[in-house]
Amino acid sequence: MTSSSSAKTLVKTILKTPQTLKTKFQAKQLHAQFLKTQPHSPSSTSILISIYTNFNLLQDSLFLFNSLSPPPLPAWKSIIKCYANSGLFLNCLTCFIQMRGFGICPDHKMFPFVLKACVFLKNLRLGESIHGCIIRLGWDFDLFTGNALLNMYAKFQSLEVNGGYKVFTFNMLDGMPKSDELCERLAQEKGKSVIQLDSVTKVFKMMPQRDVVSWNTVIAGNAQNGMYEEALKMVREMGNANVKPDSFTLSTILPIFAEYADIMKGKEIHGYAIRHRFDSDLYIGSSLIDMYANCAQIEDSCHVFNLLPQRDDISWNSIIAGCVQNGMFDEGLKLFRQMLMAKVTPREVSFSSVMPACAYLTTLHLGKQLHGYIIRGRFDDNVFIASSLVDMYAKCGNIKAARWIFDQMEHHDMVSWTAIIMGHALHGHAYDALSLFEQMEKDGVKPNYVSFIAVFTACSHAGLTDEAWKHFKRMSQNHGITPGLEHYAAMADLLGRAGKLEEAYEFISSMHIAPTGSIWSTLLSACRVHKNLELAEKVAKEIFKIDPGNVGAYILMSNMYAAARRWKDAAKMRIFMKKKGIRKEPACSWIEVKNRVHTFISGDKSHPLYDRIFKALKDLMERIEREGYIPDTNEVFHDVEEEQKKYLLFSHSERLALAFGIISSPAGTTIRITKNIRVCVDCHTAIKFMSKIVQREIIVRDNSRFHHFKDGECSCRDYW
DNA sequence: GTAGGGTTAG
Repeated sequence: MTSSSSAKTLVKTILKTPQTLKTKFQAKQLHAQFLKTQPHSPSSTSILISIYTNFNLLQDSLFLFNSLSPPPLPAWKSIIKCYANSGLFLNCLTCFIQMRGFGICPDHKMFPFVLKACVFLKNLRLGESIHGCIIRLGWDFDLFTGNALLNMYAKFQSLEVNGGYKVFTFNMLDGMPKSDELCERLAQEKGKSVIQLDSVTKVFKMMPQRDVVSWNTVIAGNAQNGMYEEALKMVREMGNANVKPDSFTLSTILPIFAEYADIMKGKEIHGYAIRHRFDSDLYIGSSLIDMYANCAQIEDSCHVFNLLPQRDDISWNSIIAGCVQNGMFDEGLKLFRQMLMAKVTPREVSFSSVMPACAYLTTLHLGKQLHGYIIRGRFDDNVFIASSLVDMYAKCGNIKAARWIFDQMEHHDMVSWTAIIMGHALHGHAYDALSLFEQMEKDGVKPNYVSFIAVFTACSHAGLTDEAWKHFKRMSQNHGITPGLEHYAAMADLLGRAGKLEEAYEFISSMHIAPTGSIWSTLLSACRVHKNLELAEKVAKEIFKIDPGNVGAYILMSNMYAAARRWKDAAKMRIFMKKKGIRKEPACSWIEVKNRVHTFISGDKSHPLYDRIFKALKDLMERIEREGYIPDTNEVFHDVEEEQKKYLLFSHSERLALAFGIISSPAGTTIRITKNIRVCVDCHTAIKFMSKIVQREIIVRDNSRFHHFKDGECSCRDYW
């Protein structure tokens, strides 16, 4: 035999057993040999196409496919599969329709790919037409086709439940017939019968045989539609039908227990996963991380994460989101950095999960860095990300940037509206917040529980009691939202700040749920501001009944007694605290300079630049005293000499942070300070003077709102 | 042919 004839035989043998080819390179070698030795028959070309499509080599497959005129069924099959596997669903469908145009009868193995394409392109109409075609050809009894139909209807049901779907308009592909027309033709062929949306059940019931995939598909369909009980019922029925749950089943039902925060059931599933060796499965891993995090068992989430043999972007994101949602902000940011170092590319979800950490910690430089990433990744039109950016900029003191991002957004959902309303509320822009709320309702976006908290916060910072009452009534009457603890707290706070102390007392006493210590505490601090010691004593009694270890209440009472010069009562409170081992949280302020956060505690001398800070502060104090500042020593609640009181005020944490900010940043730049408790009255006055003297905008975020100091004035107009 | 993670408050 000559060498060319032996090559010919070899090629023939390989074409009969294409599965023997293990690499793309071998496939290309075969192609080269084929060109030299074989006649170009459509069937042998089709085999080569199928070899290329098995390696997902779309370009090579297409090259051969286009050489066939007309291509036989096997070639269509391969190319449709290859398009679907490459995620080119529009091409996949157009190809299918074009094949039908040639009068070629489809093969049942094509349907799963084509139906998947209909799901991806959200084209129910075409999917139904194809279902008609499947019935006419008698392939509806095929297990794989049935499963694909189940999946398609389940996904369309989800789209229907979760906010509707759009029918995708086809574009013309080069050289392909106009798909709209073909689509129409198929629909006409099918006749007028319309398959209803509850088709999942119909298809499922009519299937002559069902495997674990059929059950999983229906269970997932229910779970994704929020029909959790139905999904769990199906799992039990699946057991009765002697079909064992697999890793797909588990990762589908774990999110249900996460949603229910049912740790017992979640742990049961975890145990089952371990027994069946599913616990190293990536999908189950991320579901477990999320389930534990939702049940506030973040240590267990970390444990699962650490034991995962490999991690993908979703498992990273589950742990990051879990940490952030459980208040472990530093840990969340650390994990985000670790994810980048592990060369895992962050996705949209990663940014919206980690951003609240920057918002909470007021780390503007990190937030800006993430924003840079987001812009480079072109993720800025994602509504989740945009909302988290609005919130981050607002919380970091830059309400202008927050508003700019909000205004740039193409579509606003309830969360983005709420974020910007809350942003303005925290900055004391009550009227902006209320007009945005009005605009939101005009746009037909329904406010939720949180939106009303934002509205009351806005009213609270401007003393708009009538407006607040109006919205409080509308909330339940027009929106069917039952007031919760947060709403009561915001209203109580609002009435208290406005000096309507008795009204607030009545309001809290008549709540339809039992008031908590913290709700009474808002009134207690109002009593301090409005110097009503008599009511304060009454309120404190209520607090100690519910929450005997309430630190804030002891301190407030002690301070109020001290202000009234009732030193013995003040001391009593402090002794009581000592006996009970209750400790006051130290006042703390922090400031970001050159991408580093510097923390100051009241009276703190530990900063390496303390001497310079002290000198600068002393100099500033002398200058503002010349401008007319008089220290308000009423704010110092110790029985000490006036000079000593002045010194105590002098070393308040926000002043140390401010002096540091002034000496370590260029003249004219805005200074942003965050404080863990409320700014005291005297510091508030001092900072107003300082903003004028140093000609800088000073933004202070305390635990309740923002104060923008400029030219001797504060945005809160001294109402806070 | 089937599965997992996100934004507003607290």
